[in-house]
Amino acid sequence: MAHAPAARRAVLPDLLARHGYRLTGPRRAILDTIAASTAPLTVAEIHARLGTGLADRVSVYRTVNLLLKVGLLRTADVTRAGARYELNEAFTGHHHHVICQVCGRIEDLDGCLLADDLLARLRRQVRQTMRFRVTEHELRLFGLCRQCQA
Amino acid sequence: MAHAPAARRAVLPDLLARHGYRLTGPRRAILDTIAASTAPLTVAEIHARLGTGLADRVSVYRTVNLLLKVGLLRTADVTRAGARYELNEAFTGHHHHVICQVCGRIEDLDGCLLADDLLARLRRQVRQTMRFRVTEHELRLFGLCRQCQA
DNA sequence: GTGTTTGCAAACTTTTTGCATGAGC
DNA sequence: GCTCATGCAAAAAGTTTGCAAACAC
Repeated sequence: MAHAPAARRAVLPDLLARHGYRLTGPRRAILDTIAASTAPLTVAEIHARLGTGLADRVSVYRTVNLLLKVGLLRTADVTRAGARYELNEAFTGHHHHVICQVCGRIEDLDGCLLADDLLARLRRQVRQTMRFRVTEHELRLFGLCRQCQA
Repeated sequence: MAHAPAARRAVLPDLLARHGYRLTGPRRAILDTIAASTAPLTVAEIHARLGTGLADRVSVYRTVNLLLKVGLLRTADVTRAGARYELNEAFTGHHHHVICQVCGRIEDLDGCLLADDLLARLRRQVRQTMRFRVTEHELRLFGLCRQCQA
């Protein structure tokens, strides 16, 4: 982890101010909710976890998009039921996910599972064969979580 | 590749009949379109590539869902602009994708980039640490395609 | 005080469902 | 001929946009 949970929250005012945005109640509540979660959340889930009246659903959409633009959030997964967001890897550290094919639950894996030299080799290979410049990678492991194996 | 393009098409009637479904004009046209593409397609793209009047957009949705259920298709990527589908890996062979962060274009990479022993190690590690049984994996490389580097 | 942000309503987009007509087996 | 599949219309579900009132700075 690059930042402890408490430190993550302290970063918000800075990041918004630096980009000329204001620190408001809804924004603070929405980011607190995301930072407190151990798994990526949908807009509906974020909204449901907020205390009543803390923010409108539309404000959650707008804030999430703002935080994506500022670089605080990243999109962890998208399904027809909606996109899931989490703190960007600059705050949580680079990591990957396991996803249950039955219940859809997502869990974090600690750290990167791919060795640096393997990644360097992949980057080079893709660059030479298709002129594609790789800047990020994502590894997802699908299968059955503990509960769904029963 | 597990099947050549021509062979892929021949598999369709069998697969539908075996599950008690009928081989119709729209279904044939839709699968031909998907099989002829070198990249995963959205429902809108499939519909656009069909000759006029060959199938309604709703029929494309229903057929795609049917083919997913039968195991002929798999979901390659989902964004807010829609899900992209491709032939299942039983027909195309196991492979991964590179995705351009600017234009959204997806291209196939030949074969699996991860060594068998690495995968076996990952499976074991995830199973022991979180009791998660991995059955599939997906590696996606993000970056800039040839056109968008300019 | 000025300009950004919010909430509400409404529009938009993608995907699903209902139902009568039409086609496969 | 019986049943399943299609097309059209309409409904869901998720997300975005317009605008006046409220709030941060």
